[in-house]
Amino acid sequence: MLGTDGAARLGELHTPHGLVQTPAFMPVGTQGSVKAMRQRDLEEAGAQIILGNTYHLYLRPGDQLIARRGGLHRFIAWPHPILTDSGGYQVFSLADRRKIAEDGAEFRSHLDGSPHLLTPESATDIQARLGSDIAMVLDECLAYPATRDEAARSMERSVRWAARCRARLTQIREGASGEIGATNAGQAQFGIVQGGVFQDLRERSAASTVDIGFDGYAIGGLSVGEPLDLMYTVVADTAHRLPEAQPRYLMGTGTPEDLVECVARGVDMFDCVLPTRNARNGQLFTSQGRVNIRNARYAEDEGPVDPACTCYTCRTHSRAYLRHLYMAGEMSAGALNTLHNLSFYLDTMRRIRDAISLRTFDRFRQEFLRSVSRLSLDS
RNA sequence: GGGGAGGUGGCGGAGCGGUCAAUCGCAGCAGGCUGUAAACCUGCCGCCCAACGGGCUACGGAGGUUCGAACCCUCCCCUCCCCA
Repeated sequence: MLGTDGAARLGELHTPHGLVQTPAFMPVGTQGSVKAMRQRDLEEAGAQIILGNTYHLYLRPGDQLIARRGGLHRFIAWPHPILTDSGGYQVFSLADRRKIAEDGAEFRSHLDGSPHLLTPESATDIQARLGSDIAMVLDECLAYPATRDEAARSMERSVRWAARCRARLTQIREGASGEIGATNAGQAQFGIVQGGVFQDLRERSAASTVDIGFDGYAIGGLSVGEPLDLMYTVVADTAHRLPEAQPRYLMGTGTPEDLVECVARGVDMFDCVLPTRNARNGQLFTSQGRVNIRNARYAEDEGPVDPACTCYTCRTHSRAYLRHLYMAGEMSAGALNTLHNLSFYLDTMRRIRDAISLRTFDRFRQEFLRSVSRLSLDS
């Protein structure tokens, strides 16, 4: 922790592969690749840490193969920090192809239909072999809406799974590392708070998870369809129950507005597919709001995507050209758009950190939210 | 000159007596995407309207048969292919 401004926190995360300044946004690179981006572009855009996914990398190319290649960092040539998600999100997103039992989650592979069991222990082992700097516990990302009863049961199981993940990592740290083929001795592990949108469940989940004891804590199970204000409430309510000296990671969020709003509620780390996926689908985030580059109104627009942006895309190309590339189905559209969106996200995080450091975060927040809603007000 | 195939909405291409303003694909227009089964998905796509309904104009052109025609008949115009 380097400082605070209200509930917003400024910090540094030290990992075996370097430093991460927080609040941080982590681009999602599910399969060991931030789609459409080269590692060099990621560095230039200011990414300090990226995500990988346990489930996807286990299925293909396989965690054993990656361990033989020297671990995920070496395999994908990204020498900076990596966080791996546990596959807990796939429990949610692949709901119709999985079965949850106390032991773990059984999936039918989306690649070839073969059955695979992901347990707290195997998810921990796989991540140890991948060698990420931060491993996540296996949890159940609960769908919204869910009844109180479902949320309670799911949350309690996630807590039991978290304890098993922690126990497994302890074994690895205390000697099982070689046998398992772990590739990162300094790997940290984060617990995940669940509990749906129920305040008391979140409170119990936070207490139990903190009780187990992790290197950092995530808030999971949000941005799954619940109303925005409810999400903000849950975040605010959960974040302050987590240990002050440790990083807080809001999983799967969000829009640029979400990032600012949740930093304001005490969150330090974010990841989200929105900037990358939406870029490939033609939606660009700018300081003035969202631009759908497919729209006919940009066909002859000479201006840059975002006049306030200094990324390669904005420095070099017009909206007209970017629209043409998108409409023509050119691969470069995805690449240029992703570069811009990630640059905008990462630049926003930089500005957030500066504002917290100058203790002007609240003013920044007001101005940012007004600015970002400009385009939508116009139209 | 002889033989054959065909002309349908921006394009390609179904339909071959009523349930056709017309399947489908492309193009076009718009929307959605929040720990990635996503360079994906959805909607609209003849014109007009007091519009989950109604009106008008439509399937090369002109006639005709029929209660009813994009679909059947006649003539005309135009494409394409094969043989000379």
